[in-house]
Amino acid sequence: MGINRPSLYATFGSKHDLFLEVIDRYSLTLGCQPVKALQGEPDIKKAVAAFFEASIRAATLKDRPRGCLIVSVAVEVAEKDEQVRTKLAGIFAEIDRGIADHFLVAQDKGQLSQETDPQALARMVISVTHSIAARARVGASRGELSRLCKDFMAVLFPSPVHPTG
Amino acid sequence: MGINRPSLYATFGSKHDLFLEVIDRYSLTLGCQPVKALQGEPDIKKAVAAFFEASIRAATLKDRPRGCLIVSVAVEVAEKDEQVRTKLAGIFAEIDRGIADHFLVAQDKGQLSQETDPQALARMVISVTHSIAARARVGASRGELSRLCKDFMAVLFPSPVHPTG
DNA sequence: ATAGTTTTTTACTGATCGGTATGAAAATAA
DNA sequence: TTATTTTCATACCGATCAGTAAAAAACTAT
Repeated sequence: MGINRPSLYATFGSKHDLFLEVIDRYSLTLGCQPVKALQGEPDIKKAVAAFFEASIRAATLKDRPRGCLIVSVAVEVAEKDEQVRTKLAGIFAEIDRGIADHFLVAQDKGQLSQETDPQALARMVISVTHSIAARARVGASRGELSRLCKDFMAVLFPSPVHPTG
Repeated sequence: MGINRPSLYATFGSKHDLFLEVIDRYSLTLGCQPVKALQGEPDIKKAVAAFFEASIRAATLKDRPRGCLIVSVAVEVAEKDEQVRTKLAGIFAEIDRGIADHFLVAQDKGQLSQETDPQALARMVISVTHSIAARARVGASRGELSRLCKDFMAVLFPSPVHPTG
């Protein structure tokens, strides 16, 4: 990177602290794009679709590692590193809450049935992104990932039975 | 482990080769328990529930690392290790196929609507396990993971609308 | 210009890594 | 028993790791 070690250690203290900052940085930039995409779209169904699309895009960028820094790498480290684990638990909770809140206001606006649990729906759409990260990492194409998302869209937002004429 | 280095290297050749064998071993033992649980249950809905339960159990065993060796650690390595990546791609494909096949015969037995795509359903239930692995790794409790699974069960196997009297 | 301060470069340290050579012990064969 | 082969334990090897000391260079202030 054109940076020499002493500068790096003077700035970040240790490799471990640097890693913690990298996680923060990631979750404020690339990592939050799916949530931003969701929040930027008023219609819920479209919002979830945008969330999925942004997830796929972020997980399959050219010239970047595939998958997700949080889900595909930091999670591995979390097992034996309590600081990382705690930070990730916070990030997971924040994402859960952010998406659930969005669904809650959508519900208030009448876009979502009162029977659906916003928290549950949030956790479910997030599950899809966890799978996207894993599958992208081992080589799945954008097309394959899109198929997965489309299938979920059909199940999470079932169309009313459709009159065949 | 009470094994000294020369024995280990004589047996496995290199640490890398050992890791490849560990992946194989895992996917024949702990790793395949969810699929086995699914295949051991004739009723599909119960089969999927058993699949989820086995996933949660495997991901939260006492005295073992949380999560899943494949999803929570090998996937990280996959990025820069083509052998691992290729092996994982194979394992993913095998799991997809195994579960989809199970759903296909369930469909033939009339347990599953003809409209549902067995492949799609397989990928969806697998997504849940990817999320279980990630969340278990950062500290989610069995209860939290069970809730996620229950929510998915409700969406994947919707009960017919229930007469309120 | 020049004194003082910050930045950067080079080179180093001790620790650990993956892997192996070597000699001791043990099991086997005759 | 003794000769041979196999297994195991200790100690080592070069390479790389995270992190730093120290000097050279560049920038600021006066």
